[in-house]
Amino acid sequence: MKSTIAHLENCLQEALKAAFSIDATPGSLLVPASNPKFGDYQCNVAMALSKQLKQSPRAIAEALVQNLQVSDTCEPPEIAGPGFINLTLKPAYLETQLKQIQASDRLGIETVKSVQKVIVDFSGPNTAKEMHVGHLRSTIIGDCIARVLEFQGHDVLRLNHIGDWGTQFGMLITYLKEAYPEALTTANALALGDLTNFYKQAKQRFDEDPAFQETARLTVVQLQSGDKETLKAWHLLCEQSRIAFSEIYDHLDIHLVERGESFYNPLLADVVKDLDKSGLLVEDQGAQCVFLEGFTNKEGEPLPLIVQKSDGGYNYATTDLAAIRYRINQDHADRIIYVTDAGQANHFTQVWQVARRAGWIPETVQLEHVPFGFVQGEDGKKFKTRSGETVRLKDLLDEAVSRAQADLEKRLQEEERTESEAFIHEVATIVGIDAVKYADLSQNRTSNYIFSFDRMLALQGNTAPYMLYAYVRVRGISRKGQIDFDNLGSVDMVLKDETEFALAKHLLQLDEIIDEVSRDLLPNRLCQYLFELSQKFNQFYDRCPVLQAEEPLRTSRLVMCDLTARTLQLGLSLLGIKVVERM
RNA sequence: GGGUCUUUAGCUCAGGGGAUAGAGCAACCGCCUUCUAAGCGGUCGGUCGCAGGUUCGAAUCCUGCAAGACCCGCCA
Repeated sequence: MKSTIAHLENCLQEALKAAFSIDATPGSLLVPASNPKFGDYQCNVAMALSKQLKQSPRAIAEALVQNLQVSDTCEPPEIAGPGFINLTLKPAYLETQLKQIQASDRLGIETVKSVQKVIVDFSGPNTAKEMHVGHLRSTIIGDCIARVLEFQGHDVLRLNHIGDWGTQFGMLITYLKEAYPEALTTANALALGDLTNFYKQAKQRFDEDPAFQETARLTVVQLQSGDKETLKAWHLLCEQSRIAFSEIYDHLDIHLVERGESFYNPLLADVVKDLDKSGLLVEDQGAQCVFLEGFTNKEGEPLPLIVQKSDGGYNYATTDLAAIRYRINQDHADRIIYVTDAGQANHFTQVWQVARRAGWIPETVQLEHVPFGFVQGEDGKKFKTRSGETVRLKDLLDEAVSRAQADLEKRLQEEERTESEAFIHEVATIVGIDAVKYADLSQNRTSNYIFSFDRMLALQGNTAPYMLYAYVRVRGISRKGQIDFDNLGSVDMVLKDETEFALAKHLLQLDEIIDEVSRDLLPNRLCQYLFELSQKFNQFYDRCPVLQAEEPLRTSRLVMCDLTARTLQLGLSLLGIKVVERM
């Protein structure tokens, strides 16, 4: 099914060509109307062309309208203000479109014509540390981006670039050798929580004791060169972490392919060698570097990107360079998306610059950093527990669920409803997790994010519970009227009330939104759309009786309900959010 | 010193060249004999950080300034 905006855009292009022999750049002619009273779409080119054509914008608009053939979809176009062309969709067109999406299991949204191999690199926790609130945004945003691209039909590889290699293991293994040697030889000798504590202590030793530092550095080199005993200890630590991570990923319903930094270890030497061959490599103070263009240090001197440290070890720039090469040459990626905090923007710019100068990035490959702001507490400072500790992701999710459960139980009591334990548990789990995800996704990711349980679990406003409730209302109609939405028979759509028109038009815009999200990688646009959909449905629900309506209105309204529910379910599923039938 | 990001209603945020700048929360006023009121309608609330510039048109683009956050040679 062709999207309405694409169709109208075509018509405008032809009109522009017929009237003025102008070829417009695609996608530039038409935008959704800024205000419903201006119709559904507006075209603003007449003003822009005024100078070039030496005619008044209104004259240009009139000539355009005369050549514009949209009578199949729109009411006669109207020219307003200085030269806006306003288009309003015909009811008959809306009714036909609704019937089409009703009959489609993808709600009329086609898969993309040119399938890309897309790598989404997200989550990326560190082995031997518990996942904490700092991993929340990458995990949730990355999953959403992957889901949207998958739905469009792209070939998506979700990579978990785990921090399972490097200096921290030198520290940790060195520390465990002296403090808790069993942990390095026996599986499950320690819980991950203990490891986190050991990690902190190891870090402290590292910062205080130069001798310890030296041993730790040596251990890293041993690890990177494949020393058996060190490697075994490392394997145990990784396995321990893996178990804890997968618990969280299961809880969040997120799937990733693990390919940690260690994966690229055998490829690191070649990165340095090839940089040397291409003449970019410079030795400076014993370290192998590439000096960057456009980056200077405090003294105004060129800044190096270090790819091999003076002790022979490699660092994360080397790993990222190896990863780029592997992803392009072995995975054949067309688009590589990195979902990390905004603080790493510099790092990626630098690494990509070096990769480009080395000639490793074909022009057809798109590298994108998807940055996001930090999670802050309600005081605007870094999000911490009351005792000042980093918040563990597990604790955060558990608290969301238990708060959701308390809300639900309170409401059940107030309404004198009784529900089974299983029901309460299931609803609370889904609502709690949904709330955490939605709160994060609904905000423009570039700014810092103030985390608040109270706000995300609020029963009204732009929250997960509000949207779940809109969905539940439809399911309520289905139960009450014993409606089988899959078998409504032949349907004649009848749009009467203004809330029905508003809802219908909104339902038909899902394709535009998904397109936009896949392009700009801003999940909050989809959240905004779904929130508005819920609002429009609730307005419709308030104004239009469904089950008591006379035919053919009744069936038509049932279709509107069904389409709303399916759109919500699909849209939310692209956010990684589950629905419930009752709540 | 260099770089990135942020600054819009009391609070949390949308909007990233187009018409009179929007939403949610908070506050206040209405609406349940009718599909779950976790809902709907309404009122109140703005010098879009400041100053210039580009444009027919700027919250949006450019330049400067201010405030805040983060990054900048051997952590990732």
